[in-house]
Amino acid sequence: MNSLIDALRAQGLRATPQRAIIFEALEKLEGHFTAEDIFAEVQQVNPYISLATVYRTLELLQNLDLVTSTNLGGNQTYYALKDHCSHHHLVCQACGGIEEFCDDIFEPVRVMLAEQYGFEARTDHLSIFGLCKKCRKAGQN
Amino acid sequence: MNSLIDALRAQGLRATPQRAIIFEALEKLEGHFTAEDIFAEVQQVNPYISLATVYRTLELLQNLDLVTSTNLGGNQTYYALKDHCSHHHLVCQACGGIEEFCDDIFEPVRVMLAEQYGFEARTDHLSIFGLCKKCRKAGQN
DNA sequence: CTTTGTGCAAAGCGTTTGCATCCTG
DNA sequence: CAGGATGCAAACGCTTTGCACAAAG
Repeated sequence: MNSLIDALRAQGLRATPQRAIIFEALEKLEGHFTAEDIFAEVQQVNPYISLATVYRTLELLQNLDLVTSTNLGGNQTYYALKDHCSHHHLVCQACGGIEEFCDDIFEPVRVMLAEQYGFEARTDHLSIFGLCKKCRKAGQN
Repeated sequence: MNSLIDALRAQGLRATPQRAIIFEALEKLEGHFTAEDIFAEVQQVNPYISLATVYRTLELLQNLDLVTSTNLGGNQTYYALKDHCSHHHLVCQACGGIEEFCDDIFEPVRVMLAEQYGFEARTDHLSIFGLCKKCRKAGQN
């Protein structure tokens, strides 16, 4: 459970309560969330933790490879605990809903990109935009 | 050639010199570029055109379906003339280079997403991150 | 005790907007 | 001329940073 503490120690970094609280918030909030989301969650535990610390800790956690950041198209950055099995996002342009889908759908694409372009795709930060099931039915155009 | 003028007229909008200059800059700059890039280009023609007008015109051109905007992972938005055949971006995480690749590679993915998730993918704003050919050879890890 | 981490407030950065002025149609 | 378009500068929202203080090792 203390993967965070361990990771920090391993790097000679300090295990502060702020970092622990922020990390717990990340575990609690499943899925993808903004710095503000995390800040709000964190403040319920300790209202004196600052937003700057949240940002600094998120950057730290990215360096430790525990957190990923993604830009889902808007103006804010979305963060998530780095997942074991990589997955992608289906972002609905109508309702803004985010759904995840499994990486193996991309296997054919990865292969083709490697063959045709020599490009090694790291498909862990992928977002696909479009219309989700619900909005397709609702709109029907 | 005056697709812009025509499009503007068709919407009852005004064909101003600023809009024409910005549109020409877009044609001149091939590929993807930021508002600042366009601004710099535009200023060589007329240094009195403001950045605000560039942004406003870019938004207008998007509404006219002549320009697309993409977020390639950084903090800036990238714009491009809308292409006939839609394409995607291979963004190299090492050198930052952007390569384009054709949409039809995604056909299998689109089909699978529709079948499995009922998601209608609009794959015109897609970026895939990874390592380009050159950087793969250079790094070799 | 040394050095890293924190909080606060201010700065940064790309983008948007209010308002007076300009100019297209 | 009337209403859309522009330029300027200020506002905005998210994120980063400088600095003095707190606290981890």
